[in-house]
Amino acid sequence: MPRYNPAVIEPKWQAFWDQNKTFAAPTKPAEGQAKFYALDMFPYPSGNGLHVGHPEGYTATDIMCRAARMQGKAVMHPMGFDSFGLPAEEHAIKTGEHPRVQTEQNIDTFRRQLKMLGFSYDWDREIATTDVEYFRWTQWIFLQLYDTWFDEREQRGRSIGELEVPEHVAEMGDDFARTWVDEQRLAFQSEAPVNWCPALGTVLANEEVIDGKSERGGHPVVRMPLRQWMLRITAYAERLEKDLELLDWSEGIKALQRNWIGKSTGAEVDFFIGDDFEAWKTSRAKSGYPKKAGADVLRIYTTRPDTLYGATYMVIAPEHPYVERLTTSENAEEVGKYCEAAAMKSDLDRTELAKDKTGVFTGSYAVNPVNGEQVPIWVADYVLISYGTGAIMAVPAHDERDFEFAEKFDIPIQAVIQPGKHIADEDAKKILAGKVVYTEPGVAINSGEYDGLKTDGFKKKIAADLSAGGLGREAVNYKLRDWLFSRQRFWGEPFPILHELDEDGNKTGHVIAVDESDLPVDLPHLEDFKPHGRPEPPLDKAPEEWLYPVIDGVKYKRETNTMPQWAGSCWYYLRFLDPKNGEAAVDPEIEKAWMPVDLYVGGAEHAVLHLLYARFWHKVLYDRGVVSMPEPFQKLVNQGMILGENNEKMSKSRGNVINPDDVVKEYGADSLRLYEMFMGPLEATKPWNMQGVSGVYNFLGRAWRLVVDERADKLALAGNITDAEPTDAQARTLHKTIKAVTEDIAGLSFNTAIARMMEFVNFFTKQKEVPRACVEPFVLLLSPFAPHIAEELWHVLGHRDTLAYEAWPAFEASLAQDESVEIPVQVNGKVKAKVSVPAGADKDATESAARSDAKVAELIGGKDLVKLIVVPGKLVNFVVKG
RNA sequence: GCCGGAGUGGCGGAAUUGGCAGACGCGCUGGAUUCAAAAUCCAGUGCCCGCAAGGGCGUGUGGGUUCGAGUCCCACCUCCGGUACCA
Repeated sequence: MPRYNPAVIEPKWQAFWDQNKTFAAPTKPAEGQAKFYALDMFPYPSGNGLHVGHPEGYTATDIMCRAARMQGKAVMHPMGFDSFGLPAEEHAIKTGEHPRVQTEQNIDTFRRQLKMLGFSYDWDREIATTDVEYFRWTQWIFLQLYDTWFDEREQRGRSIGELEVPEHVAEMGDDFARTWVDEQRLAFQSEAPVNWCPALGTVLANEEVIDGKSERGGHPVVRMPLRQWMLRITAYAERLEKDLELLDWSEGIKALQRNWIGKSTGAEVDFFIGDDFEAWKTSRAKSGYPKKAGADVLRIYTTRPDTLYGATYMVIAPEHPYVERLTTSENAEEVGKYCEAAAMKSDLDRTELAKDKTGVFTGSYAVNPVNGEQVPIWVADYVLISYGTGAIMAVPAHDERDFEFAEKFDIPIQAVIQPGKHIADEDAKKILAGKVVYTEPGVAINSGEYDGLKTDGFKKKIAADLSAGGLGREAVNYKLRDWLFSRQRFWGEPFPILHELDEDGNKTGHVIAVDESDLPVDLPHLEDFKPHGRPEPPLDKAPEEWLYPVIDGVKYKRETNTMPQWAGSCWYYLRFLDPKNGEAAVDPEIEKAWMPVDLYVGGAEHAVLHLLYARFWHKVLYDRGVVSMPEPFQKLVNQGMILGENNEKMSKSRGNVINPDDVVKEYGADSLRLYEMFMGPLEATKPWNMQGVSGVYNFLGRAWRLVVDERADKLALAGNITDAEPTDAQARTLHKTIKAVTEDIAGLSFNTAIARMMEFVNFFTKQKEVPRACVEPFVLLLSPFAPHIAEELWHVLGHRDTLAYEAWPAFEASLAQDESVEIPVQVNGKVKAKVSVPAGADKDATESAARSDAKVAELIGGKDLVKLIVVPGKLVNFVVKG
């Protein structure tokens, strides 16, 4: 009767843990107690429920946490929900039901499924980003961003109150100064293009637009500029890149982030576009290089200032402010058309059509500051307005894109780099003739006084010379863009921002922040969620009393954009520490006690954006004294993807989705947990295999039978469990297992830890008697992986309380190895015999043992011993001749 | 193109710092138990030759270093993930 039956014991122990709040985390770790904060990337509660990918990472952190508790650490292990999101809003539009209703249903499903898997979360800390009391503090953090400017010199964010308004700005009047200050904030307004779909009457997210048509319905989508909120993440680019050094993340993830930040170093150079080049040059030599480019120059950015002499044309982006000025009347029509066409293209179109370069000549020229030569200026969309200065010098001989463009438009190609010796003479000739592009370093030619300099030295020298002449300077650029932080959606956090209105109800252009004491700004009641047909956000439909507050007799309009889904996930790890605090986002003492997150596990799809955004917010909060450490996530691990049984990505359309509910029903949560850990390394991509689940289920059954007498009518201890002292072999098996499992858990090598426990069970299944002193520690070792069966077995073994806080088994080094080891003896590198030597035998003992083997003696007898390698505990190798 | 990761039995995977390749599991084969089956237990299982003893081959490919290479070096191939005109 008492067969292993997870359907009975799992709900029983889950209820026990719930009722006893077994896994409640302390407010702070006790004095002198080590802490462990393990965080899972909280899920978006989709209508489909939990996916088998979720429990993978969640089980890994749960094992770490359960082991850490048994090792005496204070453990923080919370869970919550990233619950704002498009699907709930779409459902609301269709049905008229408030998105909160469906969101909460989905959360209930997720919570039930998570509890069903036996994770040791402190559920009293559960938060959802859609909780008003949570997003109150998301709004509060936005206000910190709004109240912060970035001091370039000190490289840190400071309160806007500490920003000194320069004289030349103050002179322009209060209004001007106020706008100037607003432009320095980390949260600022700007015009940015959105995907407006007139037919649907709504703005679409990028992923809802396919080939310029709406995903739903296939209606045309146009790009139009809209007032938006931006966050100045670019100010922190340098620190976001540099501080990666502090983190215990895989090199791959760090590289991904570095790549995204995209730091490059080079030079800015001004090309004169006026009449008297010599006079300009003389004045620049005196005045130096101005911070802002004047109207008399075209400022470019290049990473290859050593190719300045090879600049045969220039390109400005279609959106460059000088386009009109630089276009001569005879080119006006063509340039105008070109820029218009470019504006219509989405970013995607621009890059997808990248194969064929396009552009038009403006009719104007700039002067190359190093040699006074006239260089024609073109407009082309392969130059992006959002990077560098939006203008380049084109060096077709040494840049692939410029080369392609020059060939197409028949622009001269002037080589200025002699290729290195690794290039064949014939190829070098073609390069020098401008027939082939060469982008690697080399030696300067056709570069006046710089001829003969190597690329690296040239770069340094010319940067210094340009700087001395006031013509340029060293410069750094980042690919990272400022963060478009507003969405035209209902189901998101409202911005705590008010726009001042004049008497006619028009915006004056001034905005004020909602007072902290007036937070949260809750979402208004709407009659329905249907689009109102204008590009403005849906909150424009809100009732007057929400939309138009009056403060001190001044009427305001609330900001109607909402925040993107990223916002809530940027700081949830802080709120978990102090989820009920009504006075602060997180208590500083508590924050200090628990941060940073010691282990953060989640999918690689968040390797760039989520982690970059969260790190950015954290740094701002750090600068403003809200948190105590520069980085939030000390160690990061990305779990690998789980594929379907056919080795393809799991998806409904492929029909290969595995539902955790079904697996639990058939095998139990412990088997699901164990299987997901046994499949392979946590970080690897691996296919599902139901027979594998049955394999670990079988193992749990064997472990069960080791302790429980299956043939008894009631739950009873197996008859061969004794209080006898373990035999030497039994003790060694136990201690080896403890050592291996302990070390494997520390190294996140769960698959091998499970293999070691299987070996333990295989060994003891064959023993006539099983000492309690062996099986009890084993149950404790098993408990982080398969907690329900472990609790039940612990109970059967006669213990009253949960094993969650039992001391982790210790091993004795001398017992954690075999008494003697068998080592291979090689002759000329081939294994010819195996000899047994005592563990820890030294070199001489090992060698004589090898020599005394009959077969070895025969093989080496009478031959010259050329070399002898003896590695104690490993092998012996006789290298002989003759 | 660039960046990152990975290629090991029929399958998932293991192998500390260069030291017995294939732990553990699945699958397969045989056996015990059973009237029979399920369940359970035991044994075997990289490939090739051989009745066997034994021998040969073997970690994507080709070279190299070494007494010894899955592991280190060089050149390449394939697959997966990310990214893409970033000057």
